[in-house]
Amino acid sequence: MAGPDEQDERAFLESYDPRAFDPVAVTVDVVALTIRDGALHVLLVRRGEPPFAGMWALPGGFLRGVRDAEDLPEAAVRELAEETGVSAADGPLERVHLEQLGTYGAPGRDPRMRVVSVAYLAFAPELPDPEAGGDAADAAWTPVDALGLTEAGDQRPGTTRRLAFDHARIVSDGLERARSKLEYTPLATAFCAAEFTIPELRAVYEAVWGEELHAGNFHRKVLSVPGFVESTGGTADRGGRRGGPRPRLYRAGDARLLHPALLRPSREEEIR
Amino acid sequence: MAGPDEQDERAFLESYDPRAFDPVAVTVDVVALTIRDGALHVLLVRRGEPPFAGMWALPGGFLRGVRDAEDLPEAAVRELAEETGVSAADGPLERVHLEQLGTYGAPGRDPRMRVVSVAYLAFAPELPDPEAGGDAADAAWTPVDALGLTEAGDQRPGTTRRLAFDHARIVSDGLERARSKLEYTPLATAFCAAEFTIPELRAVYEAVWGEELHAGNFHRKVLSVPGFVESTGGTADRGGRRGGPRPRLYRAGDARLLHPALLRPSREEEIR
DNA sequence: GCAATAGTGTCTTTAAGACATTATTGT
DNA sequence: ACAATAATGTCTTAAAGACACTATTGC
Repeated sequence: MAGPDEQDERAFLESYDPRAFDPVAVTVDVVALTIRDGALHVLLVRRGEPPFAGMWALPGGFLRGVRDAEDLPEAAVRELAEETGVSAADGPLERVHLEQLGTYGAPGRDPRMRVVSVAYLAFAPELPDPEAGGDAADAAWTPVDALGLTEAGDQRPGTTRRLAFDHARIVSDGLERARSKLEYTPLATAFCAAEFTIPELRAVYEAVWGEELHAGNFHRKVLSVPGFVESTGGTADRGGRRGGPRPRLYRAGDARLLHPALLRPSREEEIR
Repeated sequence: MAGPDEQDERAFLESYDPRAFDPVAVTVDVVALTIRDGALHVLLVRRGEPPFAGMWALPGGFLRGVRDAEDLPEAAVRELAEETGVSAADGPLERVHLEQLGTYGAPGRDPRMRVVSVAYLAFAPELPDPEAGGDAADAAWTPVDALGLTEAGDQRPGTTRRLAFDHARIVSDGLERARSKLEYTPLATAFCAAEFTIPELRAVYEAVWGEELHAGNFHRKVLSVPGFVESTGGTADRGGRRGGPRPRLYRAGDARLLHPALLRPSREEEIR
């Protein structure tokens, strides 16, 4: 074992000048989810440069470390704002729920150098189409079903829209987190406008979980969970797409956890 | 907005030489939890050098980025092994459950420089006392109750064992994760030896949740969850500490999720 | 002997899910 | 007119929790 002096010196070097010995880059990537036309979409940008030129990737970029040092969630909001063309200050991004998803740092995940990526998950109501003005060659909301993601976190052969780096894994993790969070938190309301109807809320669950829910039971269940939604007293402009009475309007309640939870019907496979 | 050439150049620089512009150091810290004498303990090391000299901190260190590049979980296992003095290859660390907890990167969290720390959470059965041979001046399993952690993630005034950096927040997050995971995963078995009794398992729940559970209902509940535990057919050497029949022995089952879950009795406060 | 404990039984309350029903709307 | 839909009602089953009880052990 190294003597005390030698050890102190090493500790000093490692502590005070990381550039001198072992460079690691930190990026922040965002898995932004929204619902469009009843389907779950994720925001992707098309890469213009190698590596993975022409493939799609999550919006993200390097963390500003010292110059204009920013916190991790700040960096995530910045990346999201850059890609959507929406300023973080004004409206739409206000209602975005942001949470940390996980950090990905396997050696070789970026062929250029050692990169550790902190991934954030964003839940948003319908946002504008991304503007191509950002860093990327192109950007678009993409239906997650079009990515052909497998349970193992990669893409099925034959999927045309390929994801760069390990972003298939990150998107898979984000989707699983979203599906899980809908069970025990009121996060589904983050996909809705400020006022929404129970059928709209059910459409969110169906889009994220990818399965149909029983309308009657869902309705009663949502109203029975304390603090999930609260009535506005109002009524929607019109009924369902093909008829039916006008649903009542609700807004998000003050609950942070759903109790009892809204469990997914088909969870049997994941148990073992 | 910058022209295409200028933009390309900036992207090139940022992509290929992070050392040239904005250094960020990456560390991996470990919140290692175990149960000793019926109480939940966390592994801490005492800092010998400023900043925060004399205070306690989580075991951790810099990620080996290029030289001996290692994946994040590898780094966590390495840090844990270094502090416990147990080689990762042999016995005890084999049964340790490891999962990523979160990443902490607020500017100023380390006064020396910009550090992003990836925190891992480890659940372990009883491990040996740490050896002081590692980097740290001292290392010890510490009862989490002795840290005086508040719900806000800091330490109550008057707590003697102060935590350095934002490690009070990280430990708090780790504890909350552990408490939550006990509800819907069989992770409590990771705190037990290979063979254990239902009362021992209940002691784990009581230590992590910090509340007593009804022995009879707990027993029936555990056996009713498919795949949580399976009988070994054996019986413990002796009964309870102050009498009682000898409990039967079980081992961990093949379930990855508990269904139905084992919910904490007192969750009322956290809901809103 | 006595107190503590493991394990099981019973009962009540709550919640989930299947199904039915009524009223109201769009086409 | 007709089909779709919102919202509510009913019934069955599963599960949680309170409580009681027996058998077995340590001291």
